[in-house]
Amino acid sequence: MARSPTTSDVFNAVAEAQRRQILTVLAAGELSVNALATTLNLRQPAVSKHLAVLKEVELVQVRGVGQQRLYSLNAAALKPIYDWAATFQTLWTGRLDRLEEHLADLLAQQKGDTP
Amino acid sequence: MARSPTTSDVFNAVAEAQRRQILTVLAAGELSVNALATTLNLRQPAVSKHLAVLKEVELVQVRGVGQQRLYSLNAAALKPIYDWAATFQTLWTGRLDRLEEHLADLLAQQKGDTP
DNA sequence: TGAATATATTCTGATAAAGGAATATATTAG
DNA sequence: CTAATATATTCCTTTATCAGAATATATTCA
Repeated sequence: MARSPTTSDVFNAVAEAQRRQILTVLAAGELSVNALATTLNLRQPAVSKHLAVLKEVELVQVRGVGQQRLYSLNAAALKPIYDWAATFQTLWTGRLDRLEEHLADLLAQQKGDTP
Repeated sequence: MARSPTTSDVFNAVAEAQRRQILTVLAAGELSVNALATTLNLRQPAVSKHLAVLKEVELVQVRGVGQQRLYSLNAAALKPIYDWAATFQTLWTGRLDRLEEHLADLLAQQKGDTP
């Protein structure tokens, strides 16, 4: 098998730095494809392709206005990443008092995972 | 150019689900390669390769004990992911706030509708 | 020393990503 | 209808992944 497709989940979609940049820019408000391209100094086709990936994992949504397509961020789709990383938070903050709770969460989480 | 190597940064390293699972298991404490393999039902060479990737981005560290190699988690290396995702936190909590408001409106509206 | 155990590496094959260039598809303007 | 603008898609090449099998490299023990 090859590497998981970028469209398979949010983690893979966000692995690419340029796509993270796009999301960061979109956090300030919806933008057209060309606006994104000039802002990030990227080629238009490249931006369109990145947006297609982000749209497939529902990190962005489109709204057609005239000949433009305005893309906006769906920040809620990032929550799985935040939640996963937050699971380890107590481990780097050095707060060990919540470690038991943390491990309980991990066990519960792992139960639902694929083997 | 091809896709960025999995070893290029933490985001790419963590994009693979099995590597996330390895980190989750290691959160409970250091483990040998074979212990990880049996726990996650993976082949030993696969685990070794995944660990090599995780080690290159400093998500894990090794300690040699006899013929075993005990891998442990370096949770601090996950902080960049947490920090990046946390940047968007206010956006999705705000969205939820608006959703609650919206639902409240719907409820009020429905209350007025039905006699 | 030699066998056994634990882990790492190498090789192959299939898959797919990303960039560039060119082109296709809307949508609006004149 | 035609031109112009905005965006999407296709083709091609390069590169890198992951899985699997086989093999290589420790390290310990008898």
